[in-house]
Amino acid sequence: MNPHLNMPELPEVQTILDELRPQLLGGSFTALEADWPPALATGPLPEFRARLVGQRISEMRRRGKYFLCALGSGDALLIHLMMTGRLSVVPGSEPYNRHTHVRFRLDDGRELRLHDVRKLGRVYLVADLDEVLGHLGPEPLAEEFTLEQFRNLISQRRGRLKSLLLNQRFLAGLGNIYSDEALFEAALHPLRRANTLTEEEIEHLYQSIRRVLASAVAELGTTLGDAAYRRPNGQAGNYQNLLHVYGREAEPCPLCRTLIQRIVVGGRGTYFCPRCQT
DNA sequence: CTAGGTGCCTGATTGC
DNA sequence: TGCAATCAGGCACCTA
Repeated sequence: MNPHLNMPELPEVQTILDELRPQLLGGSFTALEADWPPALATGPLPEFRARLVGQRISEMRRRGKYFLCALGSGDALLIHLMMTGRLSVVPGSEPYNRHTHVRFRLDDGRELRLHDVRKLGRVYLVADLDEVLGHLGPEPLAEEFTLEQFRNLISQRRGRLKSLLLNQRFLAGLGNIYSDEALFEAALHPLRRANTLTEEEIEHLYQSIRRVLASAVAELGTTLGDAAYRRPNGQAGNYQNLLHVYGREAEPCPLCRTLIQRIVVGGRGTYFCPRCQT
């Protein structure tokens, strides 16, 4: 088994974005190269290039696990890192390697580069954001995402909590790590059915999701091992030091010392405390 | 709506 | 030692 590769979830994408924005905002694209053309999800390289080159980056933000660059033309450049994607900004003269799949040349000579060992990361260029982002659920950290809205959404669902939290149509941005951590904080079993939660449990889960994500953003994300997520500058995040259950199979629960269990839910490794989470 | 399966990928690990 | 099978994971897409 891989030693816990951790992939970018909301806090990691936010951290990367916050680092890239001051480097890229206001710049213009002058060239595009793709050594792995399938990474360009919305069309062939020549058309993608023709539509991108000359465009200025007027805005950068995050939606779920997607990066979004608004362009002067009105198009948007979207990037999803999937499992192993990494972004960096380097001088154009910097050597690249077989894992460097897409290079966006900027007007000051630097390049935004997408590296991805597993080649699952994707880049989109669209006029209508909804083509790519339209299916996403609410942003869990947005002010507009209220307890009332969460209650309305979750009370209509019958699935298992773990699967629901991973479903980007339900909420945008949670992945395997923060789903498990939020369920631990809320003291809820990952196999609980959403429609069995009490009012109190719904509120606890809502607060736990927001607290875990906000804390992970403040800690610049989670870095587990060498192959894991890294900030564009190469530094690790800090939230791995605050994980309670994720990756801790057979270690004692920090609250009750019962051994953490690992089960598979919907095909995903899931860590929880069998005593604290009911 | 929910659940399960497949394919996309490759490095690390396990099995023989 | 060496090679093949297995696994991890996010997500789109398909079938019950």
